[in-house]
Amino acid sequence: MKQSSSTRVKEPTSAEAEAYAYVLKRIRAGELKPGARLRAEDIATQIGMSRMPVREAFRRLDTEGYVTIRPNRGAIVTDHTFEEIQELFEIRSVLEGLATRLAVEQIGPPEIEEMRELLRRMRKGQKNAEDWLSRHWAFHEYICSLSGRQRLVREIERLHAALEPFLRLWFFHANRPVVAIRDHQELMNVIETGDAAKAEAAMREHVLITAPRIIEFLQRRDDT
Amino acid sequence: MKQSSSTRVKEPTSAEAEAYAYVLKRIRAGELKPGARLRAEDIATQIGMSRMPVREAFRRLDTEGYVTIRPNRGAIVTDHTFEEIQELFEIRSVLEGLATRLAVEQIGPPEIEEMRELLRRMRKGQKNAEDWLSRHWAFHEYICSLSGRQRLVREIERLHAALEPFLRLWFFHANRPVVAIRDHQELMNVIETGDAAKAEAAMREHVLITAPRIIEFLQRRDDT
DNA sequence: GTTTGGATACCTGTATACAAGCATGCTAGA
DNA sequence: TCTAGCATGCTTGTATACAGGTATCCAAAC
Repeated sequence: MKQSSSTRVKEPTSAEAEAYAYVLKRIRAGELKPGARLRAEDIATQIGMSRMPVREAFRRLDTEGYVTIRPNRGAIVTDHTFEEIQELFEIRSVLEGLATRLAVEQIGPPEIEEMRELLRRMRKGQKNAEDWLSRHWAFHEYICSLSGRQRLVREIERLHAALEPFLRLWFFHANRPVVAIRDHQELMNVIETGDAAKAEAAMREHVLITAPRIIEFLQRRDDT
Repeated sequence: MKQSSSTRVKEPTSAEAEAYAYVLKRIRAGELKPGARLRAEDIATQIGMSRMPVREAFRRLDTEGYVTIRPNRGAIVTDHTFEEIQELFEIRSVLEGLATRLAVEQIGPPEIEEMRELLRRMRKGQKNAEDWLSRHWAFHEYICSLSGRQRLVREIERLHAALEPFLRLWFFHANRPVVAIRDHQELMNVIETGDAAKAEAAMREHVLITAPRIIEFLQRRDDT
């Protein structure tokens, strides 16, 4: 029986899109680690195309921050410095703060219920780092999307994706979800009050609190 | 006599970089207006190269928001909707707010003096829209750079560049600098107090105030 | 033993060639 | 005269070929 188009995984319309999706997926999954070299030729043969669309995908990935193209010396998976990670968290904190402030105006009982459901799923996924990461992001993404600002959500998504490999490292080694669940519960309590300014401040705080934890972890890791 | 490298205009190292700079310059200058079609072939011949580096430049410009690539139907200069312009201002406001808050910690008498000098230059450039635009941006950029956050400055620069064509339209037709100078003076007064939170709020307000003015102008313009 | 220079091989960057998709205009039929 | 359908030309998208730069490895000299 033929699969319905809604359940079928959407196929990239162009070779470039396929290359882009393939590389990004492998970076986000942690298979391609920060600093790893990306040979256009290799990736091209892996997915059955020429180097050209792969090169174009690299450009996009570079602009978005996932990949760093070094002139005449090829592309590598971006390896952020501690300062850059700190900055990315700072930027994300104000953008998610903005999204939250705008979202509060749109929140009614059904949205609260949806947020509670997403929080429950996070709790259930505590054991598995991969589950936790995706459910955690689903919670944040839902709040941001309530702002109704597409471009803003896209920018936040970009920043989050750039940080994800580091979040992953952290979760796999430090098992932080227990305290993190409580943080999210408190964040939700503030959002529920409907006070836009307080909600914005709470989200800012919430995002920023992770930065020093991760950076400290990465520093300890580098020392050994 | 050989020119010193500091005064020489930096030459792009690659054909792609040259194509990128060329197209961006023409977009920012307003020669390529929103909605205008971009033919890779034409641009390639204009600057003496093949389509390939131009295509790659298009990808970068698309990711950064200057250009929109429509699959199989070529690239056009991005024509933002009013909602998107509003969003871009909102995003810029919180990012510049963040930069300002961080900058305040770094500000001493010499920085205040530099800001005053930039403000004076803005005043002198009131008559000419092009002068005003570049000096206005120089003022903002200086404050942001004091934050010491490279990535943050880059993101703000990107957003500003995307809005610049619309700012230009506005200035050319509405001649707003007079009131704008006063706005900037007031902003500086707050920054000088050294109160980080107030400075952040003031910068946010300052950036946002322009949004409705421009959007109203563009709407009136579209109606006629 | 270590360092410097050069040769070689590999990879990146650009151009050209080829394939595929879209738009425009013409023709035929109503 | 207007519309639908098809054919043709133009533009985009991808592959391959070629040129230019970088890194590595080995040999020779200090």
